[in-house]
Amino acid sequence: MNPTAGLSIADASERTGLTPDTLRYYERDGLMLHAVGRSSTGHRRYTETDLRWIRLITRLRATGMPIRAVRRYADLVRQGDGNEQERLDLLRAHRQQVLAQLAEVQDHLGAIDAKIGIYVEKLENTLQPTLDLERTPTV
Amino acid sequence: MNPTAGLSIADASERTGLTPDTLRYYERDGLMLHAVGRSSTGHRRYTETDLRWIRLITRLRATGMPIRAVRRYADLVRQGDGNEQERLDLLRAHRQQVLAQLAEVQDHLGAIDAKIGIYVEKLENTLQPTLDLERTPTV
DNA sequence: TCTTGACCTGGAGCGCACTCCAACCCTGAC
DNA sequence: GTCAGGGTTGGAGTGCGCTCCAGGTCAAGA
Repeated sequence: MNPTAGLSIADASERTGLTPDTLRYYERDGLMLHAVGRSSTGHRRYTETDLRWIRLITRLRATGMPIRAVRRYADLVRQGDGNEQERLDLLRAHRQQVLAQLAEVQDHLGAIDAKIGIYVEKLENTLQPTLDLERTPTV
Repeated sequence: MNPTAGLSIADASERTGLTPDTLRYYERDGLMLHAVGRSSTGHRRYTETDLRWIRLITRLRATGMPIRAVRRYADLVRQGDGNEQERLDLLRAHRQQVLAQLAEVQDHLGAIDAKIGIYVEKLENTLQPTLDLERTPTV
């Protein structure tokens, strides 16, 4: 319809950081709210609304939400008004998982830091002080 | 040798949180420092040293280190003294990746929280106040 | 007219990290 | 003696999330 009706998949790829293959895969797999619009020649045309949605689901993915949960969320949004509580529940459940995961990683990282400290000490006591100071700047 | 020379794979599984299959897989895949000791009947016998190592590599894995990097680290430790700097480099590189990953997840989580806030507001303005207060306790 | 390049589709393939399975071996209890 | 239980091995299978490919369409430029 509109001559300037959206971005090519290459442009969308550049603006979202997802590869064209991934963009097509998300669409095939039901992660988009609707099939992306097409040009007269059948090429995808992404709108700003599409890009905003892609950026949201990219955040969900980047925080570890599985594809099928993203699809469930997309399904809810697609159904339209009335299920906001369900969407909220889904997002909150995810939030709790992310927080738990963050805490766990931070705990493990603390232990790894301790290990790093042991190696630093070991090396400080072993190598010539000058050489060591050059090779192991503090963090 | 020692009659009480270690734990069965089932015990090791319980104490590390890894399944027996995973414990065997790690050994096969070169993640252990040595092949785990065997009883006279060929059953694995895990020592406390084995368990400590497993707990360390579990922390590495839980912070996202790929199996092949864990194997590289195990290779270094197996080689013995002299490559502490390399081990330190490997752990520090991993540490930086974990920190970057944590920052990224926290950023995404902030955006998701904002989305959650929008739904909370929407629901507060839509549902009957009493019902709403019951259904959406703060966080 | 021919070529190039961007895109399309359906479907196969891949890397990762397990997870499962069949076939077998011991030991000890009944 | 036989059977259950707990292990062994090598190798196949699985789920996830992409990633790649073949064969095709279309439009614009030389």
